[in-house]
Parts: sequence; C-alpha cells; structure tokens
Amino acid sequence: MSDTKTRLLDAATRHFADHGFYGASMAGIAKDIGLTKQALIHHFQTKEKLYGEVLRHISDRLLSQILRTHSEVPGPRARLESLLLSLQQSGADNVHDTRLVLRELLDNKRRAERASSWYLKPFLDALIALVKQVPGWESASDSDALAAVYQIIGAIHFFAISEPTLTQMFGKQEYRRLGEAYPARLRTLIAACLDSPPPSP
Amino acid sequence: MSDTKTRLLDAATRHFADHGFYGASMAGIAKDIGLTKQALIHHFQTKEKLYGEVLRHISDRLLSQILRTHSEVPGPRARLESLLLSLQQSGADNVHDTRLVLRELLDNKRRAERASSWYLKPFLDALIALVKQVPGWESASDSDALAAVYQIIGAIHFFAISEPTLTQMFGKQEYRRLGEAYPARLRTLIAACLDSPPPSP
DNA sequence: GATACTACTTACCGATCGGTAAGGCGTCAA
DNA sequence: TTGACGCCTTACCGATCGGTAAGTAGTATC
Repeated sequence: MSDTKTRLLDAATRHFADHGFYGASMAGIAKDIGLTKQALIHHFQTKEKLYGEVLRHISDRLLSQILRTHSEVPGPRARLESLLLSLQQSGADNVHDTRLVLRELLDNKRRAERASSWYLKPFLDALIALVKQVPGWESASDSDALAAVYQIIGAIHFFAISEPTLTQMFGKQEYRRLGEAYPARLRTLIAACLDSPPPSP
Repeated sequence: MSDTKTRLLDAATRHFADHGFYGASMAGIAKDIGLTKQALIHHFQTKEKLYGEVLRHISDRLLSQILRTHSEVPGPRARLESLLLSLQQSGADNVHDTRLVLRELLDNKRRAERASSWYLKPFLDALIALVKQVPGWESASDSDALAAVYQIIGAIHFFAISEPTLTQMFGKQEYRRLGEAYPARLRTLIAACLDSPPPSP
C-alpha cells in the first residue's frame, strides 16, 4: 500500500473514531494530511468503501496480533489470561481502534452484521472455546462461557474508551494511577470469573 | 410538559441513540411522530438544545431512580450490590439511554465535559464513597476503589448495548439464556471485586 | 517524441442539513 | 369583535455533504 494511502487510512481511522461515520467528513479527513477530498475519493471511491477499509485494517491488526501471539502460551487458563491482558494493552495503545469497535456495536442497524462477521464473532468463538478448556468449565454451556468472558471484555473496552472522561473528572495524575492499577485488578477479575464456573446441569 | 413535547423528546432519544448526534436529523425525528421539522424547532429552538434536553431527561431518570431507591438498603456492601444490579436492570429496560451514555463517552471532544458534569461524575463519586465503606476497603485510595467499580460498570454497560450484535451472532434463544445468566454472574463478579481489596499502603 | 497511467487538482452538481421568516388556525381574555 | 398567544404549517435560505467530470503534472514505456 502506498504511503499516501496509508496516511489517508490513518487519518480516516482517527476521524471516524472521533466523530463517527456521519460526523466525519471526507474533506476533513483529506485536509488532515494536506490533500483535497477528491484525492481521498480517488483512492477509496466512496465513503462507505473507505469505512470498510478502515474496519478491515483494524480487524487485521487486532485479530492477527492478539490471537496469534498467544497460541504458544501453555495451558488454556494461562493462555486466556494472557490473551485478555494483551487485549487490554492493545486497547490502551490503540484507543482509536477500540472506540471504532464500540461505535460499530452502537450502530446496530445495517452495520451490526458487519461487526459480527468481522471483529467480534471469531474473537468470541475463540474465547468461548478457550474457556471450555479451563478445568471446571468442561461441561459449561456456550452461554455461560460467553457470559463470563463478556464481562471481562466489557470491563476492558469500557475502560479503554474512558480516558478523556476520566482524566477530566479526576485529573491526569489520578487517571495515571488508575491506569496502573487496572491490569492488576483485571487479573484478579479474570481469576474470579474462572474460579466460579456455573453449576453443572 | 405537554404531551407533544414529551413525544418529541422520546423520538429524539431514540434517534440520537440509534444514529448519534450527527446521524440523527431534525426532520427525521419530527416525522417519526407525524410532525414537521419546524414543530420540533418550535419546541426546542436548536438541535444542540434538544440534545441537551434529552441528556438531562436521561440523567434525571437514571440518577434519581437508581440512587434514591437504594439509600435504605442496610449495609454498604449490600447497598452497593443492589445499586449495581439495578443499574444493570435499568440498562436492560432502557437500552436507548445506555447507548446514548456510551456515545457521550465516545465523543470526547466538546461533549466529554458535559458527560462528566452530568451523568457519570455524581454517580461514580457515590460509588467510590460506598466502596470505601465496605469492610477491608476503608484505607483504599480513590483510584483503587474506582478501578474496582469501573470494571463492573463496564461489564454492565457493554452487555447492555450488545443485544443486537449478540442476538445476530448467537441467535435469539441463546441471547435470552445469556440475559438470564448475566445477573447471577454479575453478582459473583461484584463479590469477587469486593473480596479482593488492594494491598494497604 | 507519442502514449498511457497514476496522482492529484479545480469546478461543479444535486441533495440534505439546521435554521429563519411569515402566516394560518384555534383558543382564551377583554 | 378584537387582539394576543401557542402550535404548527409552507416557503425559503446559506452551508455543507458525498460524488462526478474534466483536466494537469509527473513518470514510465515503447
């Protein structure tokens, strides 16, 4: 991919994350790197296609990076924990991506199907399979496994998008402390979730 | 408040939750209840003011209802649990509200300050104070208390907005089971969070 | 040197946006 | 009967939206 195209894609990711699909304008995205709207259209044809490319780009980053680098961690439980912690780290590093994922979830109409067949579904499937390998969870239903892991994902994503709000409410320093305390608490949260498997049917 | 105004406010809430501030149009909101755009403008002057009224309306509902009805529950721990569970119930009953809150968090620019001084701040302050009354948490810092409770809120809100996506991914029946399993798991999550206070300084 | 292609520009289009102006209609008061 | 007011309409405005058309500069191919 050409350098210009990559820079356009990055700018688009930022704008879509900041203002949503409707709030972001083609002209604004292009202007961000000193080009005109038509240069952007030249590379991506339509706004919808541009948005699709942005999503695909994010999906590639998240799924390949996270799912692959943890396949060698020994034991389902350790692997699950490592995977979720790196999801948190990834969310902290790439806030724009997380915010876009959340926006996708909120736009439940025509876009919900895109989100499902895209980012969340394969990810959740992998997590559910992993949970059911953890001792005590072998006979758990899919919904129980999903419920357990969904709470953790919620805790991760919600925190990831809250940086500006929390910073403003409690100050920069307090937020920094919060960011440091969070992974540790997340680890105990994961442990607690996995230590209390659902009653066997 | 007149009946028409209430209906306009409800329609606006729905549209803002579904499409965001920029995606929602004044004409579309008004048309939803068989009126013209100018009737809507007549009642609320501008789009910004309408949006502000929608937020205030939601804030009133959530804060008064949730915070007040649980002040009589005995003991900080039971009160905290009851409060969070009713937050979950409220999120399930009023999905539009939750989705609007999440959108507010995502629009971190000029709107973040509104979200903080509005819905989350008093709510979080109350929760932090409550956590620090729980046995074992008396000497905890604000950030530790906040981190603990923020995970739970994240788990609640993330699940509340996921209904359409989860339904589509796993089917209606599976989602129903998930919705039934969630409060129970939430209770164990809360217990786990409060049972592991941070190390005293 | 002609050709063709990529990368971009300016100029322009119709549609839609939020908002203004002015007026019609019903109700209530004087 | 008249005037004032609330509620809502049609008509219209400028700005901005995404997208099209046509053309220009640079570069590589032959």
